[in-house]
Amino acid sequence: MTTSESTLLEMTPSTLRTHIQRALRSQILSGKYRPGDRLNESHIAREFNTSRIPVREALSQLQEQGLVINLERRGMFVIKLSETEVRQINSLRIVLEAEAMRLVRANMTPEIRAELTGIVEQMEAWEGPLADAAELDRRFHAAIWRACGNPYLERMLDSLTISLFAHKTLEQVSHEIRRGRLNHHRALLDVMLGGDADPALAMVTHLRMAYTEPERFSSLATSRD
Amino acid sequence: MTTSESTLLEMTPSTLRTHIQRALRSQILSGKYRPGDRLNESHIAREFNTSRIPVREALSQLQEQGLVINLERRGMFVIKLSETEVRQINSLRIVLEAEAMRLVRANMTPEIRAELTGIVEQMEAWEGPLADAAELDRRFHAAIWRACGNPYLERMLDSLTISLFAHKTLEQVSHEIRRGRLNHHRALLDVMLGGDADPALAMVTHLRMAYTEPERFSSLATSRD
DNA sequence: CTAGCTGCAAGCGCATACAATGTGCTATCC
DNA sequence: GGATAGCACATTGTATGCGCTTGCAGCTAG
Repeated sequence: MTTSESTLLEMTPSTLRTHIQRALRSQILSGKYRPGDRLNESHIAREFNTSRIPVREALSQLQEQGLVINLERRGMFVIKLSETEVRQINSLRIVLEAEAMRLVRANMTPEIRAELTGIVEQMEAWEGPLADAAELDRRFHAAIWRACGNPYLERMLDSLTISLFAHKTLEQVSHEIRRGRLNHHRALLDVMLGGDADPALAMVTHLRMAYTEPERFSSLATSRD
Repeated sequence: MTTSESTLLEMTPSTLRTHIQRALRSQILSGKYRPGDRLNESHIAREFNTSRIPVREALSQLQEQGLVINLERRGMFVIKLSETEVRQINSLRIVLEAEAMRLVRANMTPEIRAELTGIVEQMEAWEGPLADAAELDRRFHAAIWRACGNPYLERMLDSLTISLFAHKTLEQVSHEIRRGRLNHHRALLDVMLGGDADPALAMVTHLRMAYTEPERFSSLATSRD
């Protein structure tokens, strides 16, 4: 069993809206709801044994996070990204993650080093299902964002990339490619531990393993024309 | 009359939630609600002649934007930023606005040039009330964000800085200081029109006119230790 | 056979109503 | 007199219900 949500009500964070918001988030990330899927309020309300109100408010928040889109009078749909939108997001992600990496490098502590190294080692030992690989991927990057020390940067990267991860979870790629991508995270770790490499270029290289032209809409692309 | 909202219902964007969300946003920005103020659902509902439901959903979205904060079972409050939080936001803003400026510079068009120049000239001719100065300030920066061509970058800068502007609108500074700040925007314009100056440094200089140590939590601060 | 219209069903947006919880005041006890 | 417990009020959180819009299917006309 991968998901530990058998008893949803037990971990209710005191308000239903918050609980449902988090639950839907992880359900979308885990692939239960796929991009383009419609999110029926009444149906979801029945699943959680609540009225539609908390569901509506949770969806409102997810809409603001950019994970779902509201077509008025028609319903909420899981966001579906075009190639261009993926590139626009990644172009921004490069800038933000590079900044996060610079901050982590400048404020490195033994604890952070241990945490990041631990995740990288888990990645290199990975043999399991694809869903776990996606989870490890997100955990590594999320650890960087948290370690950077700027909660606003962390929030932004989280909300910016969540739809990307929702897409990538479903991607069917070979075990070898997946492994290659995971192993590449050590390069990022080295940049944060080492001294002079450019985090932005490292991020571009990293994202190129999973996306095409991730820097297309960033200044890295235009400044070389 | 500065506000053009005498007939609220006419410009209703088809759904009350959206309308209320935008109205509250601008009311907070204009200083009707000040940081720390409580937003009473019933009162707001009466003002708009609606029930509390659309108000709650609008507030939910504003919460996700970071403009208000929800203390459970206590109410929604306009966000109140500490000095540290202002610096954290500005540190991030430097990175993002610098990227936006680089993109604008790389993709400059006559239209964008004309728009930005127009706003700068309005700034230099400004003699009016403080509220208008704040409005001009926001318009100039918003124009940059929009012109950069990456809607995600635009959205982020908007939601990142909105609480900053909500604070700054209320700040009481002399006419001369306000004028000096406004005039400094031409320096930013020159960077986007000119060739080789570093947008990040220009942004730091710019923000230093209104904030202390805006780069404190960015890599610009740590990399020089 | 196709195009346009009409009727129906489904689902969202909002209003009203109720429940639960936090807050402030008061009264009582130490 | 100060502190605390209890109560009443105010306000948020949630449930239920209704109307209206939207989308689709079936029908009719050309």
